[in-house]
Formats: sequence, C-alpha cells, structure tokens
Amino acid sequence: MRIGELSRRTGVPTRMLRYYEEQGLIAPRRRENGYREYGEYLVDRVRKIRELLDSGIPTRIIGDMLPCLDDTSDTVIAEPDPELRALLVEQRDKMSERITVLEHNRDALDRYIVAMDRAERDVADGAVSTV
Amino acid sequence: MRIGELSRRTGVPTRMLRYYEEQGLIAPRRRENGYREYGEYLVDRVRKIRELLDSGIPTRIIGDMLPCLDDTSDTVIAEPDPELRALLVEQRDKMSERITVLEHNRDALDRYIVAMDRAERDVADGAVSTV
DNA sequence: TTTGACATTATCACCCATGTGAAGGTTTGA
DNA sequence: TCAAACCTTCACATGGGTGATAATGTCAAA
Repeated sequence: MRIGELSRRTGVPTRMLRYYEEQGLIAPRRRENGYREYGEYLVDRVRKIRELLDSGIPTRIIGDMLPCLDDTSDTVIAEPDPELRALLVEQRDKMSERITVLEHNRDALDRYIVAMDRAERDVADGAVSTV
Repeated sequence: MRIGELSRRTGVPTRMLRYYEEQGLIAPRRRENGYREYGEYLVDRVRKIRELLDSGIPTRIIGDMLPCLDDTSDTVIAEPDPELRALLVEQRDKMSERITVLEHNRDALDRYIVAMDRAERDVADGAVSTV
C-alpha cells in the first residue's frame, strides 16, 4: 500500500511515517515512480512503534528491539548474539523499573482522586465546610 | 542544605536542580548571600521528580501532580477543584495505558531472551548448528 | 589578613530527540 | 487538464538537558 493508506489505517500522519523511515524504524520498498510501497505487516509495526514512543522508549532502542517483539512464543534463534542479549536484558529491566514507578504513582494519584470525591460528597451532604 | 549537598544526596547534578527550579518543580528559599536553601523534604521530592521524568512524564504534568503524590492515604482536601480532578484522572489513565504497553513488551522481550538462552544452550550441548 | 581552592550565582548559548510546516516539483487518475 | 497524492529538502518548535564564562561567597592555611 502507499503512504496515504498506511497513514489512514494507523492514524499516523504521513509526515511521521517518513520520519520513522529516516530514523531507521521502517524500510518500505520503492515503486518505479519513487513512491513508497508498504507491506501489510507494517500496519501493526507502525502501531507498535507509536505505542513504544508514547511509553517513552527512544527510537534508537525501538529499532534494536523491534525484531524481538513478535508475540510468537516459539521464536527460533540461529546465532545468539551476546551483545544483543545484554541490550535486551537492560531494556527489559528498565521497563520493569518504569512499570514499578508508574504503578506506584498511579495508585497515589488514584488515592488522591478518591479523597477529592470523598470531600466533594461531604460538601454535598452538608458537612461543615473547611474552606 | 545548599545545592551541592542536595546534589550529592540525590545524585542529580546542580545544573539540573537549577533547571528544575526554572521549570517550577522546586522552589528553594534563598539565604542572605543569594545561595539557595533546600529543605530536607526536597531530597525525596527531587528523587520523585527524577523517577517521573525517567518514566516519561513531562515537567509540566509533574508540576501539577506533585502536590497530589504524597503517600499518605488520609489526605484531606478542603476545596475539591473539578479541573484538577479531570487532569489527574486523565494522567492516571494514561499511566495505566503505559503500564499495559510496557508490560506487554517487557514480556515479549523476556520471551525472546529465554529463546536466545535456549538456543545458546543447544549449541553448547552439541546440537546441529544452524549457522 | 591575605591568598587560594572550592561552592555558588546568573546568563548565554548549544545539543539531541521528536516532531511539524512549508515550498517547489513529479505522478496519478478521474 | 487539474486536483490530489506523492516526492525531497530546508527550516523551525518544543522538551530536557549540558557547557562555558565571569562574578561573587566561604573557609582554612600561611
């Protein structure tokens, strides 16, 4: 498919799709006329890229990780690369840390919201105002 | 305490501490000589700022959220602000989404790492090489 | 009490990452 | 033929820092 269709199907502006290509995250083939030709699988790939960027993973890392993020559990690896392994372990652990921090703070936010609602309800019930 | 000590105790360069002040995240008082004077509680606060920034939360949002992130469960709110509530709910939900994405991808990474190790072990066991 | 090392101050400018806007040119397809 | 889709390229925006300079403050040893 061409860039416009991919853009429509992923919700990602064409401008950004070209940018991701520049960053080495996707590598569409070219038609004779110079137009980019995107394979079907790139729809999911682009969505995954957006998710990861939204979660704060930089493009450089995404580029290294993408080939390892297929959801199949029966991945077969021909030549295990120790350097790649180290990078993946590092990223996995960083992700775990982020998850911990986010959970912690989300829960704190949630408690605060509940407290706000409690206060609101108390006001509505005619409790003595603390303003 | 002065900026150098806070820097030592948090591991955050003085340059950054001044930057966070500029961004409105911390507001140390000043001594007569112009030096910044940091209260003890800012040690935790600066650590929390670092955590949140590392997790991809922008300073603007951190500034709004910080007062709501105390870990005490018995927070009392005098005048519940609906706008603030909306912002907090939005951020809480964004955090939940991020957590989901990060968990998903961390698990995928983890599976890949396990697969690599399995491949490595097979090689060591003298399995037929696929190189 | 002065000297010298070290901490702090402010300010200006610069870097990288992630986008975004706009100009100017080519290709497609009704 | 003409609009819409595509192409490249250059430039700008924002966020989060970082480096360098020059001036002042502190403190201890000579």
